[in-house]
Amino acid sequence: MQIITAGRFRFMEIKRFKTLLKQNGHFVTKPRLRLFAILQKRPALTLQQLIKLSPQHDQVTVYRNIDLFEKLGIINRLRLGWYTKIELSDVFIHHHHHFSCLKCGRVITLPEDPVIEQRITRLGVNKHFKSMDHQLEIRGYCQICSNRQ
Amino acid sequence: MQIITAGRFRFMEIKRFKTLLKQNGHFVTKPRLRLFAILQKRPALTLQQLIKLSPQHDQVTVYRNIDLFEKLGIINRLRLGWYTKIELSDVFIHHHHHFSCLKCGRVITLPEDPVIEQRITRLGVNKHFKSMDHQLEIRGYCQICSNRQ
DNA sequence: CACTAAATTGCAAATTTTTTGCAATTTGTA
DNA sequence: TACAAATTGCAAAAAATTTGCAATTTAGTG
Repeated sequence: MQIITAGRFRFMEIKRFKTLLKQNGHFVTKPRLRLFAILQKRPALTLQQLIKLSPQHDQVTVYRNIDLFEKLGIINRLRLGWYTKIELSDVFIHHHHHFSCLKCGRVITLPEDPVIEQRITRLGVNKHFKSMDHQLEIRGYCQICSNRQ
Repeated sequence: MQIITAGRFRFMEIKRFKTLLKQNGHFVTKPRLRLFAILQKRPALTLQQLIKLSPQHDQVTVYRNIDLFEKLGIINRLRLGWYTKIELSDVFIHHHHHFSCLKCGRVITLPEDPVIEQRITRLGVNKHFKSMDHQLEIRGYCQICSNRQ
């Protein structure tokens, strides 16, 4: 049996991306497709990195589309280490967690943990709120920074 | 038996705060004490809210001290809902998690969960990194926004 | 309590980031 | 292909953050 992991079938994700835009009354434009492609290739980027990687478009176009992507749940913005970073949401990449180094800011992607997942699912069933997704960040010192003292 | 919760013995926390500053070669100043007092009273604030709550000081003083507090591990900056917010770290307040509403941005503080805590502790023991703390954000829809559909 | 060195603050100004308005262009649909 | 609506790019405005420096405050010390 073959497990279909995110990244293996990117054309499927693009289809989903397009559908999401259309279903909400938005156009599928070149800038949007390019931004999505960049996000698929990179783990987690700052807005400024994303702008530098999109010299074809005006900054404003990046700002507006990232805002739109966030509203549609296509991306998440996370404070990881020292910066706020942008990452595709679980709809497009395999759910995971993060480690960030307090000293150097390095970010490591961690696989999801079944025990935690199950527990969070249970917590999300209550009368105060309805849980849709979640994220976990573990902070500490990476191997390199640990060795350096 | 009485459980000592954060907020009950604030004078103890101020002492710890002062010690942290001094141990790292910084002065205990009026602006720093006021900022710390504001953070003790409020759950999670944006930088701009903090600036508005500190009319006695120049903006710049707030910026610089929040940067310092972050370096010293006194505060954390979290992306909660739509904004990056500032919150005292576990050193000063009882460890907890957050729920944020995708629709209205409301943030609800959740008590820590023993199962999750234990599991994260275990995950943090490995050769790639050394875990110091962590944070969990659950996202979804709050009661009010759920009812409004 | 006064004095000194070093750190911190406040102010002005520079820089960077983000938002806004509008005409020109692109997209979806018939 | 043509039309209506959404989107883009540009210019400019507004907001947020950083920097340099003189004046003030702090932690010691006598």
